Amino acid sequence: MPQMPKDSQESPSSPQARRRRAPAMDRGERRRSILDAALAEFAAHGFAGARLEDVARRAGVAKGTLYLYFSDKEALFRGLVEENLSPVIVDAGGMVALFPGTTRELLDLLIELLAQRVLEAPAQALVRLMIAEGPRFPELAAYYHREVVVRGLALIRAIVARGIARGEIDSDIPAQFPQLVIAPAIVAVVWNSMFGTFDPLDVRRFLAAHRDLILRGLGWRET
Amino acid sequence: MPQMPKDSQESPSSPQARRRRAPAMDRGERRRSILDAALAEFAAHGFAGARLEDVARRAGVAKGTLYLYFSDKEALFRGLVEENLSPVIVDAGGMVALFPGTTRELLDLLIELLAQRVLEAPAQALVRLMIAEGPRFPELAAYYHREVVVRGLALIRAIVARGIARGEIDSDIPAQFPQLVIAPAIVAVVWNSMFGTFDPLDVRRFLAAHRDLILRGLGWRET
Amino acid sequence: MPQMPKDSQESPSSPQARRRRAPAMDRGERRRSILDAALAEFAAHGFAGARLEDVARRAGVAKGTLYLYFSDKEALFRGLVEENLSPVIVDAGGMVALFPGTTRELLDLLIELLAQRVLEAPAQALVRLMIAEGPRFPELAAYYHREVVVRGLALIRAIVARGIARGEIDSDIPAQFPQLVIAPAIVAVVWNSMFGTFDPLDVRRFLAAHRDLILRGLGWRET
Amino acid sequence: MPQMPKDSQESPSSPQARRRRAPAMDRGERRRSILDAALAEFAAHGFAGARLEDVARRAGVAKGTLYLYFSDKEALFRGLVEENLSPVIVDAGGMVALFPGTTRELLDLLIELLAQRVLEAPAQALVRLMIAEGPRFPELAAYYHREVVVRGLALIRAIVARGIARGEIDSDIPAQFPQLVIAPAIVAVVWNSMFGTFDPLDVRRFLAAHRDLILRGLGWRET
DNA sequence: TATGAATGAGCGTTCATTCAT
DNA sequence: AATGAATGAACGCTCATTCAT
Repeated sequence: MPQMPKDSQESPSSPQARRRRAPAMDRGERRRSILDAALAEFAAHGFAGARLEDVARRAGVAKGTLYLYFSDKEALFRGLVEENLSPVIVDAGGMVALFPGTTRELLDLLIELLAQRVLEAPAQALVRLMIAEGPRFPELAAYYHREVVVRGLALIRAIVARGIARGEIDSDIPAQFPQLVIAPAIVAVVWNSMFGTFDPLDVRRFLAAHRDLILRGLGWRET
Repeated sequence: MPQMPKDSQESPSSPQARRRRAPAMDRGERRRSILDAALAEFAAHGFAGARLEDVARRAGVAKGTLYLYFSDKEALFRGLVEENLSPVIVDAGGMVALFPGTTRELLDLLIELLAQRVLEAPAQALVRLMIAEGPRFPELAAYYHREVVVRGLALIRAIVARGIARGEIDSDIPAQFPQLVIAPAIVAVVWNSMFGTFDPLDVRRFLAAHRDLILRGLGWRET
Repeated sequence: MPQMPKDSQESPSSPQARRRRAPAMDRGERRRSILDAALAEFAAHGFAGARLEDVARRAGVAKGTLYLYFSDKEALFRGLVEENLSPVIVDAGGMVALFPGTTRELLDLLIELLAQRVLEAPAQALVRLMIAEGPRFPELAAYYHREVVVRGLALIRAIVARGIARGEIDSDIPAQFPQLVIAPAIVAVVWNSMFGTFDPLDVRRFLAAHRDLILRGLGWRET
Repeated sequence: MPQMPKDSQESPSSPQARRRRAPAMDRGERRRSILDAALAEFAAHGFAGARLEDVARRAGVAKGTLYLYFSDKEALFRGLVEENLSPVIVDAGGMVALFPGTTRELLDLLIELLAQRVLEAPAQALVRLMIAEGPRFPELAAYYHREVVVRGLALIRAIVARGIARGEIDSDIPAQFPQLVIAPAIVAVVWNSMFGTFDPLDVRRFLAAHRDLILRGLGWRET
């Protein structure tokens, strides 16, 4: 129906079959509520285990409506990743660029950002979902790598370079392997998703210990 | 086929495998070949996505045969973890107990063990599978926690205590959070399973860098 | 199909059923057609032997559609009993309550009801199915006992009491064992289901003979 | 291996694979134990629901051994019916031919025979099995009709004729429909198999009431 | 003769996707 | 645009039957 030029609001109260759902949301709002529902269901049951009927019910729409917003289950999963992970990196980038204090203080700030925005639900679930399902969605993994991982690692390199420039640290190991800096955060997500119920890991204390360990490992000295 | 005159034992080992029995493996061998096939299929498609028919075909047995060795799909998954991951921890424990050299040399040895037996072997896929599917198999996660994780962390604590006793290191951070020591290995598995095809991580160099970083962070000095 | 110019409602009932939806029955109609198909298949192959695919095909729906109406195979069987047997008892009850004539005439009426609604109808197969499968469906057997058998026997007791009150009969044996009155009807069902093809039993004559036999046994006299 | 003329008992203690099962039963004994096991399993789970593996285990033989005695599951069921039901009729026939007392006493005797040999397990189960599965085994039903039912009904006719000849009864209804005489026994089997657990029917009292009812219905008078 | 591991056709059930309304 | 009943391919699991030993 590529053309629909005229009079689109003609007689809105015509006596035709009148059981359309609440048009009380605009397209963007509804898309968001579907994505939120999908995140909850995918997080709870994995990609394969999540049922689109449950996503629809949770979003308050009919099953068929999902297909008006996403072409299939995979597209829904893609939409999820694309809309939830990028913003954190952007914010962190801004933070690093403007921060005036020591590297230690900067790390504390980022730990807090990470803890609040990623290591707690629902984003935590998304990270775990990417780990779990990534290998079966190579294009999505590439997207994630490009948009989130590479940028995040660049940010770590920037922090290290900044610290070296300020004379606070002296090692360039994390410049080669910035993953070493973020690894405990990843592990914390994995740990709590698997063992959180019976052996929870205190993420903030865990990351603080990591900060202390690597700062010393990086040759930290107060300037 | 009422007539069957002569030569009934002509070439009994002719290769005319005509939809007949698998060629008489002993029970252990067949169990292994099923587990190997299952690992490959689970790794490729995840637990839910793997089809038992494909596992059977890959193992060279009929579908029903799987059920002579494993009571259901979940038991097959469980068998995988039990037979592939637990032994590594046991071996590593023996290694630590007997090792005579420095902590740095011990870590190198364990990195090599990890690299060979887990990070480069099919077992890598298994670690990722545990991460991916663990939350939906709480009992299996508990088993893995008990048999692999707790023991692995105890081993790390033993290494740290040994290093402190030898006067080689002085920090007790990893005694509180031994996960910090193993975290990069976990991340290496995740990384390579997701991005390995287009941005592979050199596991040995990565873990060596980690070793250097944390040894310094732990106050390393040659004795 | 990007173009769809005009005449979109030309002959909407054309017979070009092209692997498409079943033609819009209302819910009750479709439920009935599924039940009818299920009765036929269960009767022909027993509960375990009947294939839901055949039920679906016979009902003219897809296999999955069955599950929109019945939660599983057992529920389908239950639906069959509930909708086919219970109503007969209710109707018979109404008949007895209002009937003005002699006991003999009343029995003739009930024989006719039984013959028409149970012994000659598809419901006959259902009675045999209940006998055949009852022991393996204890809850269904209990339901059948409660809703059909107990009520049916109460009805027999009522008829006997009525006959005694009218001075037509004098025995209270069927008040103790009302099953004796209905037994030949059960046997007729069993007989015809097993031997009907080569040695059919004339149900009406059989039940009439039974009526004569027990009326005399009960001390029948015209008043 | 159609030919194997000579020396079949050469070296019975040869060191060949020696794990044959106990030859402690002759062929007939083993056949019986398989039939007994089959009756128990078929009675408990029906024809379709019974598992040959369970039959074999209960009979104390291997699964494959069943096929040395019965060509398939159906043949096993046939064997069951053929070997268990006929003897009762034969015995009852002898009893009627020789009995010197009144018809009432004869009926009492047959009730007792029926109660002991048919209305109690395991033969009861077999009657119910025939009812349940008969329609799916037309040939078996025909066999049963010919060997058991026709003979049983002939016996009833003989009893009635004997009673009339003795001047004890005067009705020929059961000569036309001898099923009326046996119907309550059939119903008792059905009743107890379905409702026996929560509403058992006292078979002997039930059949005695039937005896009284029909004797009067047949015009009984002491001679 | 007896065994029991192996087979694979078969079935109940699920759920992503479609489409008439 | 929205609905949700209908679809049917797909899959885990069972079990009667076979056959190498």
